[in-house]
Amino acid sequence: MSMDDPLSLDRQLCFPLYAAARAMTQAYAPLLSRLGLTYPQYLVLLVLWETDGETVKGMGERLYLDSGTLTPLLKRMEAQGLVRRERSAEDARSVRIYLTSEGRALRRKATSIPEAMACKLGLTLQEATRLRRDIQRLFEVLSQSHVDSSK
Amino acid sequence: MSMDDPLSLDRQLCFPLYAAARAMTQAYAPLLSRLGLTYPQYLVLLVLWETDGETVKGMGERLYLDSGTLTPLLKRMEAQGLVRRERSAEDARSVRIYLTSEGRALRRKATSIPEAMACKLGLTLQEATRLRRDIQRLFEVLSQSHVDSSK
DNA sequence: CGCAATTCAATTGCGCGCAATTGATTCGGA
DNA sequence: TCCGAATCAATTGCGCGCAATTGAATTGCG
Repeated sequence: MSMDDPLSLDRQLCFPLYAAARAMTQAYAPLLSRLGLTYPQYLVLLVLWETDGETVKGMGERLYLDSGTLTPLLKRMEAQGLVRRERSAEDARSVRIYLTSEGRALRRKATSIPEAMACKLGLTLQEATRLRRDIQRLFEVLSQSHVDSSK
Repeated sequence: MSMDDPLSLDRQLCFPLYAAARAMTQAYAPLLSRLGLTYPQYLVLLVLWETDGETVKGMGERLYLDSGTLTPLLKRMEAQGLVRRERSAEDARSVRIYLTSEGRALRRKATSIPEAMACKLGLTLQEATRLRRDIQRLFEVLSQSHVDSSK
């Protein structure tokens, strides 16, 4: 049970990552609740504001989420009037997600969020950039490791 | 919609953190499923292996989780025979969590996990240490920001 | 063309996370 | 001592995440 025990909570890399990710979501919550959004819903909008008409599959590849998560989430956003879900004409297996005018309008209200968060974090631009790069690198290593390498 | 748009997904610090945390959980999953554990259950055991008889409140302060999360989680672990939940004698409001012999025995099987993860990550010790420190710092900033500072 | 394999989204089931509330217990000031 | 405030775990309700399955549509191989 010594402090340099590999099973000590304080020595884990995983735990700060886990805690920080949840704290990040909570830091966004008050900003997003004003727009009636949850954090994953905000991520969906970030994608659609860049690529309107994205498919569910494409959305999943961008956000690393599957249809089991996205389908009900998108249905809730559709019920809120933010998006429209439409079977693709070219390929009836896929479903495309389109912003409604309300969903597009929300973008203007969201423009203040990044700077509000930057302020909360109190990191310099280069600190934030370096940290993002480091975490991205960590993610890339991790996202390799849990794929079935056979076949 | 340019690449230096503050609302571009690629410019967010939050998203890699969110994705990396989930990828980390998934990287642990195959190692933990052999022990019949989920990732948060593993964290609970890390605490108990250090401090057997911890209260629910204390557990929550260590893991930054509340009773709404911990109570059902601990009940599942009790049903698995890993822990015992017991109203405290000194203060009947609180509940103490004790390892069963099975819960203690699981520690031996878990000793290989940290090195298995270190291998998966492929980071040097100092890279991992620095990243952990950076993320901890990020967490500390974040955990301040969402507390009600009034009163 | 014909049909098996593949690709999609949707569904099911379950375990978190967390806000909000409830109810029991303890604390602390008058 | 009494009683209101505070503390604690449990509960309720809801939105993720994700593994596994289902069913429809498409692809591609013979």
